[in-house]
Amino acid sequence: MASIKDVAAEAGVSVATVSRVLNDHPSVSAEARTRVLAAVQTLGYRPNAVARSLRTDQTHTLGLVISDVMNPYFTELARSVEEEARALGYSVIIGNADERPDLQDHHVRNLLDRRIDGLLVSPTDGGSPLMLDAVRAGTPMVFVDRWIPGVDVPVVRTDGRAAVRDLVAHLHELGHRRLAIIAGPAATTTGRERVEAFREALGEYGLELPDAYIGQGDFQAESGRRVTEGFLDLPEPPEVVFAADNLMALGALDAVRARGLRVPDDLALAAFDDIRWFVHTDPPVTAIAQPTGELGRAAVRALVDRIEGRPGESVTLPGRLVVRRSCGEPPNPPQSPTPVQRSTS
Amino acid sequence: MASIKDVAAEAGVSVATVSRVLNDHPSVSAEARTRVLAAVQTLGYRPNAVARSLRTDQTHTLGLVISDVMNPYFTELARSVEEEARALGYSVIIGNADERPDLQDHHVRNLLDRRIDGLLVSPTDGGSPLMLDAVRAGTPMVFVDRWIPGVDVPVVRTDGRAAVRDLVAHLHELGHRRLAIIAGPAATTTGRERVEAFREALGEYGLELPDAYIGQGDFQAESGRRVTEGFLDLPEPPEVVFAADNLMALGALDAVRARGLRVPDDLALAAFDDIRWFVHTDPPVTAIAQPTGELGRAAVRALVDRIEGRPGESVTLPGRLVVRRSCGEPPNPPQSPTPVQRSTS
DNA sequence: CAGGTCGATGTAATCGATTCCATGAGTTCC
DNA sequence: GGAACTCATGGAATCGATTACATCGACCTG
Repeated sequence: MASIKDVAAEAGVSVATVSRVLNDHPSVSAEARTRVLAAVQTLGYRPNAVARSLRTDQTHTLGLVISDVMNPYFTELARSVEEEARALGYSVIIGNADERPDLQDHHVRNLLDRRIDGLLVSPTDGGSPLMLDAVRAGTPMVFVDRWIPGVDVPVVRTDGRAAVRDLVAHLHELGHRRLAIIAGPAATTTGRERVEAFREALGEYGLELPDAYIGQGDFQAESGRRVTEGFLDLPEPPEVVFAADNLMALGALDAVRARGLRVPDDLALAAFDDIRWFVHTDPPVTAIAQPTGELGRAAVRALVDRIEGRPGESVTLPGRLVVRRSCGEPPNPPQSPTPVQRSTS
Repeated sequence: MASIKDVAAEAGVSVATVSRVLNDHPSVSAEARTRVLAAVQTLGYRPNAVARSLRTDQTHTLGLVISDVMNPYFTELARSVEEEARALGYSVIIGNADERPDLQDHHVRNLLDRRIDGLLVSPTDGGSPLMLDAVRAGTPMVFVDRWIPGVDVPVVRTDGRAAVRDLVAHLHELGHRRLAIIAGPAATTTGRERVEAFREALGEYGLELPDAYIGQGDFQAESGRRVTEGFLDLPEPPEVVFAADNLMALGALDAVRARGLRVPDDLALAAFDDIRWFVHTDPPVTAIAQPTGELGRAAVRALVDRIEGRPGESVTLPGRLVVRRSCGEPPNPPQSPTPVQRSTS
């Protein structure tokens, strides 16, 4: 592969001049410029990004460590992150932690070794020493979706509190009183917050959230299935389960189906995270939608701000309830959509 | 960030010795080794991968350019690629082409500039000059899923021919005679092959595939919707549509639903690519499953073989028909599964 | 016209690693 | 005891870029 020296030789100038042309430095004669450009053409020269990074100490690369690529929510997030980054002149390297702290550390270490300019993380746990060290060492970082309390890093996330309240109102209106939740890992902020928001909202209707109705999941489908089976085995099973993410909702659907039961008649279902497939499931699933694309873009902007020396602010966007049929038919069926009903199904 | 010089100073040895310890070269005294390791510890030193790559001319990184990350099939492929690569000591940088040749070129160029060791591509089109140049220049490359004819690069893919034949047999048995297909872009091998396989299979049953029953899609949901609406507007609409990928099937589902029609009664549906959501759609969708994980792993192995100087072989794996309910109830409902029926729904 | 400014260019240091080569100490063997 | 080796180590070149600094005309100005 041709290097800058070859171009210099071909054009009959020094490597410095070639470099100046390539980085369009003002002080280059038109003559030299055309000669260099011609040489670049004939040799098919492309600057070596590795060498450039070594010298300039910047890679124009962002690291993104997400909890689970197979989760459509994170896939969409990753996509919007890449788009915005590209628009700002950065590339993105994605690391998939698969909800495993050890894998998360592996990717963080790898990305740090590659000297990425900044890191976008959706932490799987309460924060490994490695990550905390990176923050302390001054690596530009931004948390997306989940975050680690007590760490001074901007957070870009959804506040689902209001939407959860809307959801509980909706469930209450449909006559449901025994509401259960499939929680995410307690080590994650989203795992804890969604339970808290749910409990609070229930409180507003004078309802309790007994321990038996809090199932411990791990954001994966299998755990949703397991927890739902536990619920169904209870002497007094819940009337509704609220899954704290879309994959656990899928698992819940599996469990109900495996027993030959039906949603919503035997058990109603709602989920955090709206994904396009929920429109087509049987029945379409009521869910809390996050402004995923906006989240990804905001996170990249905050990170790039940090990298380029600007403040870089936290952003919190509201979630939104999308009512479908998985919690029961609305009591007033044929009617124009109310503010709460923004279903696309 | 501490460099190898700092470590050398701290340990009281030369940088050469530090490097030798780190790459465990045999000729280092135990004494020196422990001193260096101690220094590495106290400084929290991590080798700079950028500098190392510049010197050794290898990045231990694979590039993966896929057609569309939001497509669950490719997401799963990407995941298995990353896993296998990690097992072999490589990282992966994913580029999402979004079915756009210009974006594909952008990513290929970017990856080449970063001097990745090898490239895994699922081409969006017939092959840009850029990609052909890269092959000619000797960049280790492997095609996954789709490929470019006439280019000497190993191909790892699914042969769906037999499964398509099974599908047509199934449809024929259910009494369907007017079968239509939503094709992928003609510029892709998978776009063409699936139509061909379908046509051939129809031929075996004495059925034709009229032009009106070949809808031109682009592997995105919206095109599936559009094409399906076209089919439904025909004076004599088809009884079945076979979508050449899962997203177009989703679009077809949308179109049918939007007209207040039902699957399979008004229009039956089958898809290429099986994804977990198909179990839960209304109705569950009959699909041709690809051995996606195995495909990703085989592709990585072939690529790493090439990189490390071994041959690197093409691999073709068979697809498999998974019968569900979207084409109609099997004529003999309560019966043990036949070889063709391997449904998980 | 001497001195200063400015624009174009080249030389060389530098980034952080790896690795060839030289050196010197310690062993082995005849 | 000296030649021949081995082993551990350090010095320095190298990878391919960027960039500070030096140089050298050409031009401007008083």
